[in-house]
Amino acid sequence: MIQITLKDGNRIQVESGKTILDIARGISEGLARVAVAGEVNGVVKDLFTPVTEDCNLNILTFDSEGGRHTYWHTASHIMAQAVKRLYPGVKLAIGPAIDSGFYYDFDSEKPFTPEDMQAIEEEMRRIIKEDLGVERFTLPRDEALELVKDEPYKVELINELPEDSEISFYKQGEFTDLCAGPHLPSTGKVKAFKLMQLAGAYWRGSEKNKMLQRIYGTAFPKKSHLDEYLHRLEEAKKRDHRKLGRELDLYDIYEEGPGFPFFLPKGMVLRNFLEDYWRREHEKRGYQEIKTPIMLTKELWYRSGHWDNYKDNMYSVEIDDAEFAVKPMNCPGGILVFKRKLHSYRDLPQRMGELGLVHRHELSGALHGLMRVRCFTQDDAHIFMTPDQIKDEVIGVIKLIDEFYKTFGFKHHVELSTRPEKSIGSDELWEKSTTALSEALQDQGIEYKLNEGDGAFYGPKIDFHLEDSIGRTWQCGTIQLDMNMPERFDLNYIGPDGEKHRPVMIHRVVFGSIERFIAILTEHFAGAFPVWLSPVQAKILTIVEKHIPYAEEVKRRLEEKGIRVELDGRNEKIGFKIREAQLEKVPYMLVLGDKEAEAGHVAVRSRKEGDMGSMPLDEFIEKILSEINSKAL
RNA sequence: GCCACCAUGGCUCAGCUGGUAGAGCAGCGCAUUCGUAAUGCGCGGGUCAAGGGUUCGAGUCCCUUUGGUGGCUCCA
Repeated sequence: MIQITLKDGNRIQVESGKTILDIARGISEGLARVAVAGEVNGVVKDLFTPVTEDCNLNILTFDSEGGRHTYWHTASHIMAQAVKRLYPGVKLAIGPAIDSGFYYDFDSEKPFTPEDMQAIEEEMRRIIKEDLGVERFTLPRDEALELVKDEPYKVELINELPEDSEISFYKQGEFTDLCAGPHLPSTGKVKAFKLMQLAGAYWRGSEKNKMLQRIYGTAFPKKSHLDEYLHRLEEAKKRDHRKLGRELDLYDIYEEGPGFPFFLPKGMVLRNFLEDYWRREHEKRGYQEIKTPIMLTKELWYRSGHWDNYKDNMYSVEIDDAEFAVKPMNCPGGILVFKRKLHSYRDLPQRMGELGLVHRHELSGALHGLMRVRCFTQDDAHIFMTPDQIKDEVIGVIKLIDEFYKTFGFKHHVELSTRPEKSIGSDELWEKSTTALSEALQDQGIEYKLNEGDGAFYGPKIDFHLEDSIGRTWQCGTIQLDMNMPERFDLNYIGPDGEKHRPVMIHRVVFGSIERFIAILTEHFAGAFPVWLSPVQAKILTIVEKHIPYAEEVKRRLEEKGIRVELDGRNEKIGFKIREAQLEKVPYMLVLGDKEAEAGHVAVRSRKEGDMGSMPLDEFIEKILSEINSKAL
């Protein structure tokens, strides 16, 4: 007998050699039915794994991440099996579970068509119906290689496994795949699934390799869960900033400027208030503001290292006989400003902000609404400082970013990126900079993900990622520590010893790109922005024409207080005007008729809560102003 | 840039196996003066993304280009 400690701390005795599924059944039939995998001492295992020694055991269902991944992984194998049955010549690459389902990469002579997808789905249904048992086995390397000799990608994978690693396979019916597992005990366990999309993907994610065909899918234990998931995706699409931006007349992108967005009057209101907020908050924190040119000579970009490391993304032009490049970053301009004068250590840190418009030639396939564009405004700042000021300055920026995101109610996650292949500077400087950043993060008790080799070419960085409506994350804020540019541009300051010293610089953005931030903002609020940012904060709706004079009076009173207000005095029914204002997502509608005109009242309707009844105009003004001033969400 | 898919009036979309463009919303006009999510009637609007080809005939088939969508790569 062995002793099993369950998740709730209970201990049970079972016969050695019982499988996880057996143990689950011993606990309850219901649990056994929904069990998809087991976590033994923290490692996710197949349900059919025999347990032979004392351990902690957690029975996983689809509701846990480990359970879901097991479920999806098996779904992915079922898909691969279906593809193999229908197209025996297709070679298999890899097929993991991901956050929202699974995919499998195939190397196929002929690209898959939507009709093929249907055929694959049908075959998958058949495999599920066959309810094939899944078995796991391991092989020594030479036998493993022999088994997969017709699958070149699998051969490559096996050859790259470390010497001592166990090479495991999973077999269901006639289909066997190299796989670490775990898996469901049989194909019949997969209930509702759907193949979602077809995409190209490079083998091992490198554009130097062959492009494979990737099929994405998802699966759920119940049809209703799948339907719910698909419904959620539909709902999320309604919040797409590209759709809302056009509908609400905020911004748009035309064919005439791929990747170059236009901001419309209402979008500009939003944008200007964001920038005002930004300026005020930066001023409070000792930042100065500058504006540097969009184009500078190529010489400068050679010196900064941008030309060598970033030229694929840069636009350049010839003016007279000189060559210029359009700035893809603001730093060289900022550096020239710093260099204008000799600096004392007493003047440091120097924090210099710039809302700088940069242009980057992004690959056409990468463009995505306002999220990924070819020109955008960075809410940039460069901080020049002494080495012993690094930590405080980095922490200051972390706090600033945190406060900004809180203002909008955004949740975010943090990543630390280290030295990339293409980069400048010595290992020592990189080491020092990277350590400084991770220390600042630890000091603030911030959890972060390490992103090896993903830093800027001049230094490591801390990135802040925000989510869009369908859960994709986008980098917004970033803090980059740079000891290289000061070297290249021979920046210096005079220390207390009267000697020249090399300053360190931080490149940082809070919004990241104003455009991208506005896109996230649009999706986050589904276009219903907080009052302080709403392009129109209140809309006055008259019942009939004779109320227009009072309406104009109300409008003037609101405008005097700086409230952005519109008047709808059209000869339309009130229901119609309300409907329009609601669709425009105006926070407050003021309905004005006889009663209001006589009493000097306004009948307030909020887009969130509906009819709020009549109140004196002054009371409404007070209410909306307090919401605006507190930046209420 | 690569892979797949898509492109019809301002917007959302019909248009079967090729036979000379259709709806709703929006817009405009007229009537209606009406209290919390669509008043009625009428009118105008499309070289079917662009270019080329097949055909007696192409929105529908083929090729090229442009733009978009979802991925891959890359990135704020």
